[in-house]
Order: sequence, then C-alpha cells, then structure tokens
Amino acid sequence: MNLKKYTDYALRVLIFTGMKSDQELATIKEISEVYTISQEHVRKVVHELVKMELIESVRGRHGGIRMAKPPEEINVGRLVRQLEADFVILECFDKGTNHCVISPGCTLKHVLNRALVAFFKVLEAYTLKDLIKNEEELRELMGL
Amino acid sequence: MNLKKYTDYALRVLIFTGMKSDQELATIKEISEVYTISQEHVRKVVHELVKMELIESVRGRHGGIRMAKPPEEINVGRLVRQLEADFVILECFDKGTNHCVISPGCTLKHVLNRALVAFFKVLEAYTLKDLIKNEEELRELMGL
DNA sequence: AATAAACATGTATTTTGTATACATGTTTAT
DNA sequence: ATAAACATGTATACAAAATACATGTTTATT
Ligand code: SF4
Ligand code: SF4
Repeated sequence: MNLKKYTDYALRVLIFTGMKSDQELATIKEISEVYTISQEHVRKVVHELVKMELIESVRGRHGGIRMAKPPEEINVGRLVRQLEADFVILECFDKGTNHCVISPGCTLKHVLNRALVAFFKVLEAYTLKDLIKNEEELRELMGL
Repeated sequence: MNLKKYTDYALRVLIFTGMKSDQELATIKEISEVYTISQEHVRKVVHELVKMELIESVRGRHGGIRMAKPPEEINVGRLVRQLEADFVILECFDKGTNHCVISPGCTLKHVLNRALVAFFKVLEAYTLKDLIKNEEELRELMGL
C-alpha cells in the first residue's frame, strides 16, 4: 500500500507553482531542478495537471505555468483521489472482476471501506494553501 | 493505492478457519476450493500465518490448520499493518532513500501521515470475531 | 512396510504497473 | 530565423506482485 510517485510529483509541482506570486510563471525546467526530478517526469505531470484544469500553461518563449485557481480552492483529498484513480483496493471493490463468494455477506469489505473514507476525510480537510503556509521556509529549502 | 491480494487471502483464510468449531481442523484444500484460489496461493498464505503464530498447523494425514488464538484476539488493523509491511507511501517516509529537498518543512507529509493513522484507527476497532459474526450467512455463501 | 493425505519450502515464471527515457512537434518572443 | 518553452506519443527498463512448479517431510491408515 503506497501512493504513486506521480501523485507526489503532482503535489510538488503545485506547491512550487502555488508559491509564485500572482501572474509570475513557473517553468518545468525550474521545477525539475529544484526537486532534482528529470524534466520528462515533470513535463508529464504538468501535462496532467493542465488537463485537470488546476494549472494553465503558456507556450512559447518566456512561457511557463501558473495556477488556474487560487491554492485555497485546491482540495488535497479530491486531488489525491483523482491522481490515484484506481481505488480497487480488493477484488470485490470492482463488481466486474469480483469472484469472491462471500462478498455479499462480507463484513471485511465494509470495514475497509470505512477506513478508506476516514483516510480521505483527513486529506479533504486541507487545501493547497495549507501546504504552502510556511512559504519562507520552503523557499529557503528550495534555495530560492 | 491498493492492498495486496495476499492480504485479502490471509483474511479469507482466517475467516474460514475462525468459523471452524474449537478443535476442528481446516485444510488448505478445502479453503482453496471454497474461494476458488489455487492451493499454491493458499499454501503460501497459510505458511505466513503460521509464522505469525495466528494459526497452528498439524502435519500428516488428517492434518490441517486451526486458530492459534481466539478470533476476538486477532486485531484486523494490526494484521493488515503486518501484511502490508512496507508503508513507505512516499519517498520521504524512508529516511534512507529520501532526496526530497523540502522534506524538513513539508506539511504534506504530515497530512498524509495523519490520514494513514485515521485509516488504521478504523481497522484497529475490529477483530476477526467481528468479521464472522454472521456465521450462518457466510457458511451458506460458502456452500457448507 | 507401503501408501496416501496433508503441510513445508524453495525456486522459477509470468504478468502488471510504474518509473524512466527518447523523439518529435508546436508555439511564440526575440 | 532562432531559441526557449510547452505538447504529445511511444518505447524501454525495472520492480513488485501474482502465479506456477517441483520436491520434501510428516503421520494416519491399511
Ligand atoms: S473476503 Fe471480503 S473483502 Fe475480501 S474479496 Fe471477499 S468480499 Fe472482498
Ligand atoms: S513533497 Fe513532502 S510529501 Fe512529497 S516527498 Fe517531499 S517531503 Fe515527502
């Protein structure tokens, strides 16, 4: 049980971009350098985030990316849920492929579901804004 | 983000074995047939559970497995935690391999940790006993 | 003593998903 | 025209999980 690096990278991109002042653009190059992630990966993640309409991209020279909405409107829980799309967790969570005979009477599956709800309930209590409250500290760690 | 089939299989084995009356033995064959899981897989899981001292095995003809402790003493949360051992979740959760520069000031990692705690808190409220409360229903579903 | 039914254990293969890399295209300021 | 940026599709590598195979040991039964 663990999250995809991808999910983390997406959050990192948002943390970086969210810290930029209003119309200032962040670039993939910058981001890849700060976190020492290859540009390829950042590119992919950025692409995804643009499609999700969380960030906007400006092409061409002096282009870059910026937030498509204010950080306080980006919910961490919802974001993680989308990025980790396939919450099958167990066979029976997907009716299509489920073959478990006891499924109709299984308490375990309800228990796991409740646990999952609790997991996201915590995440949903935070927005991107909460993750960049200590801007100066982060900026320093990033060497900016 | 999803659990290993292995983890589920282990729970299934325990659900089945926990339903047997006191000194009655369950066999790998039986279990593999009820759930339509290959004997190989069940064998492996059983082996693991014996090592974890949750079930005992009796070798030789007329052998089988039985609970090593009463169902109400087997905590679902602790069990899942053990079975899913590697809770790295993200790079920074493992100090050894962590390279994320913002780690010392990152709020996200705390948020995720809190979410994980909430997840297990729910699971820890249940024991194997809770999973087999509806014995008759389960027995029927299993075709016993 | 032989046999069969059960668990024990190590190893090998297949499959899947993730992570990573490569190549090429498009846009736009200079 | 060029260079700096994003866009996008594809391919490769790697690791973990799922699955399968093979062989060994124990013990009740006959
Ligand atoms: S045992 Fe319960 S949780 Fe597991 S697959 Fe079957 S129905 Fe789902
Ligand atoms: S961004 Fe935060 S959560 Fe992600 S790896 Fe870095 S420290 Fe951990």
